[in-house]
Amino acid sequence: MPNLSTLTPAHHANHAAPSADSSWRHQGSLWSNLRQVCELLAIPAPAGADEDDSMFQHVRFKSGQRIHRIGQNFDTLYIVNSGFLKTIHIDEYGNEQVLSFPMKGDLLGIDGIHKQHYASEAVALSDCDMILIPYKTFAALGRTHAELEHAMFSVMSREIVREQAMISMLSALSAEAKVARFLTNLGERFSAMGYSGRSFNLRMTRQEIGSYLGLTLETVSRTLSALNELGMISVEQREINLIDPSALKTLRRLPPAKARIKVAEKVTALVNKNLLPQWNNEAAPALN
Amino acid sequence: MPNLSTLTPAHHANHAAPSADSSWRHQGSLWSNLRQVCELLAIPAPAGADEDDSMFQHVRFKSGQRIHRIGQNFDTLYIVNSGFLKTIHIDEYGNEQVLSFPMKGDLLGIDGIHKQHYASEAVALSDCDMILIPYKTFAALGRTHAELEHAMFSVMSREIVREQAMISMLSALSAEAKVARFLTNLGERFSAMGYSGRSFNLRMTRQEIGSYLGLTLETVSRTLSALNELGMISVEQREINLIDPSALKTLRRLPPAKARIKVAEKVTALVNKNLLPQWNNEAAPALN
DNA sequence: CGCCAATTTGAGTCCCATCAATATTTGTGG
DNA sequence: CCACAAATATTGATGGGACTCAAATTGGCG
Repeated sequence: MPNLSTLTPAHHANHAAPSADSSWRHQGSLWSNLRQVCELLAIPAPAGADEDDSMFQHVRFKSGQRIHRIGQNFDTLYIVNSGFLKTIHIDEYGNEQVLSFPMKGDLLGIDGIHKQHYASEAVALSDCDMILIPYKTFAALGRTHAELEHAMFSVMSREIVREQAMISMLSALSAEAKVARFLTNLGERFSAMGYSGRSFNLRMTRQEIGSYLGLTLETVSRTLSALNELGMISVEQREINLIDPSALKTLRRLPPAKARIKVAEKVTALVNKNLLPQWNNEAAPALN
Repeated sequence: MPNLSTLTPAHHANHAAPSADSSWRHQGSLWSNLRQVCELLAIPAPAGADEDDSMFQHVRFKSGQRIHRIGQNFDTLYIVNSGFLKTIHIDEYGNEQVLSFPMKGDLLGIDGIHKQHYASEAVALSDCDMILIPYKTFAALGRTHAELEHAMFSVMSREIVREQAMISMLSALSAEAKVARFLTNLGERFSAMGYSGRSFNLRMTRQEIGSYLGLTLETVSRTLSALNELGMISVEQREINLIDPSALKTLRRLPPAKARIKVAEKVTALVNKNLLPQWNNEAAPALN
C-alpha cells in the first residue's frame, strides 16, 4: 500500500484535483511512483524503485494560475508532467523578468531551498499537470536510495549550467542571435519531447520572449520579421517554422548596417534567399 | 587518526603543496576538518562533526594559475580559503566570459557535477589557498550526516538564486547601474569577510569587470569616471572608495543626457555632491 | 630603463529602446 | 453569433546609450 506520508499538502486543496480524497487510488493518472518520476527527470531509476511505495501527487493548474509565488513558504518542488510555464523574477520596482520557460520534465522550485522561501514565481502558460515533490521527501530520497543522491545533485548542477549559458548569451550576443538561438533551443526541446523541432507554436508573447532575452517586444517582433525576410524561418503570429536551423544556430550578427543595406536592397528582392552570403560563418569578433 | 581516503588526488601533485606526503600531520594549515569546512561555507556543522575524522587537503595556487579547466574530468569541488579568483566560460568562438569572482567561503566546481566535466574554468587572480573536497566525499557526507544534506542542497540553491539575480541585472539595468551595483556588492562581500566595505581595491581588470557585466572595458572605465565626477565614489586605478553606498545601491539610470548636461555642468562644480537631486529615487520605468 | 599591459579619454557610429500609430487576435457579454 | 473591448503584434520614425576605433598616459615588472 502506498505511503500516505506524501499525500496532499493542505495548501493545495484549493487547486481542486478532480478526485475525491477517498478515491485517489482509483484515479490512474493522479499519482506517480518513484520510477515514473525518475523517468520524467531523465535520471536512472534506483534499484529499489519498484519496491518504494511512496507516491507523488499530481495537481492540475489552469492557464494563468500561479504554481508558487515569490516569498511564499517553500516546502514543495514541482515537476512538469505536461503543459508550459514561465518562471519570473520581480525586481524591487515591480518589473517582471522572465527567467525560464519550463516544460515537460523540468523541475521547479529549487530556488526556494536556500532561504526556505521561493525566490521566483511560476505561472502556467497553458493548462498544466504538475507532480508535487515535498521537499522533505526529496531530501529523504538521497538517504533511502544512495544512487539517487548523485542524480539529485546532477539535476541541480544542470540548472546551474543552464543559467551560466544564459548569462553568457545575454551579455555576448546581438538581438538577432538571441532570437535565433531562442528558436533553435525551443525546437530542440520540442524534439526531445517527441514533437516536431521544426514546426511549433510559441506559447508565450513577444513581451515575454523579450523579457527572457533582455530585449523589447518590438525588437523581438522586428527580428522575427527579419529572419522571416531572410528565409531562415517563417512566422505567422505564434506559428513558427524553422527553415534553416543550422544557420540560425550559428548566426552571430547581421552584417554592419552599411553592408546590409547594400546587400539587402540590391539582392534581397532579386535572388533566392538561400543563396545569400553566409554571414554567420565569418570569424567571430571578440565581443567583450 | 584522520581518514586517509580523502588524501591527495594524483592529478594535483604538480601543484606542489609545500608539504611532503609524510609530514602532512605537522603542517597546521594544510588540512581542515569537517567543522572548519562548514564554518567556511557558513552552514551549521552537524552534531557529529568533531568525531568525523575525514580531513580536507589544502592546495595553494599562484596568481594566474588555473584551478580547473573546461572539459576537464570532474572529481573535485573547491572551497576558497583565501584569495580571489574568476570563473569564466568560453564560447564556441573562444571568447571569454567572466561568470563570477569567487572569494573566501565560495564553493567552486558545482557546474561539473552534471556532465562529470567542468563546464567553466577557474583562474586565480591572486595567490589562493583552496580546500579540496573530492566529490565522492561530498556526496557521502549527505549520508553520514543527515543534517548536512539540506545544507548541501542549500548551497547549490544559493548559487542558482545568485545566477538568477545576475540574469535579471544583465537584462534590465543600464551600464551605470550595473557598475554601481557591482561595486556595492563587492563592498558587501568584503564587509562579510571582515574587511572594509567602503574602501577596497579591485582584484580584476576593467576588461574582466566589463565581461562580467556585459559591457566593454571602455564603458566600465567611463562609468567609473562618471561616478567619480558625481561624487558617489572615488577611483584611482584599482583603489575604490564608496562615498555614497546607498545612492549607488539604488541608482538605476543617470538622467537623460539633455538634463544631465544641464545639471552636471551647472551644478557639479558648484554644489556639494550630497545635495544633488536624487535621480535614483524616481518612480521606476518599466524596462521591458 | 624600457617594454607591455592596463587605463583613460575622445570622436564617430550603430544597434536597440522609445514613442507612436495601426492592424490583428482574443475574449466576453448581450 | 456578433459587437465591442482588451490584449497582442506589426511597422515606422527618432534619439540615445553603449560599442568601436584610435591615441595618449600611466603603471608594473623584469
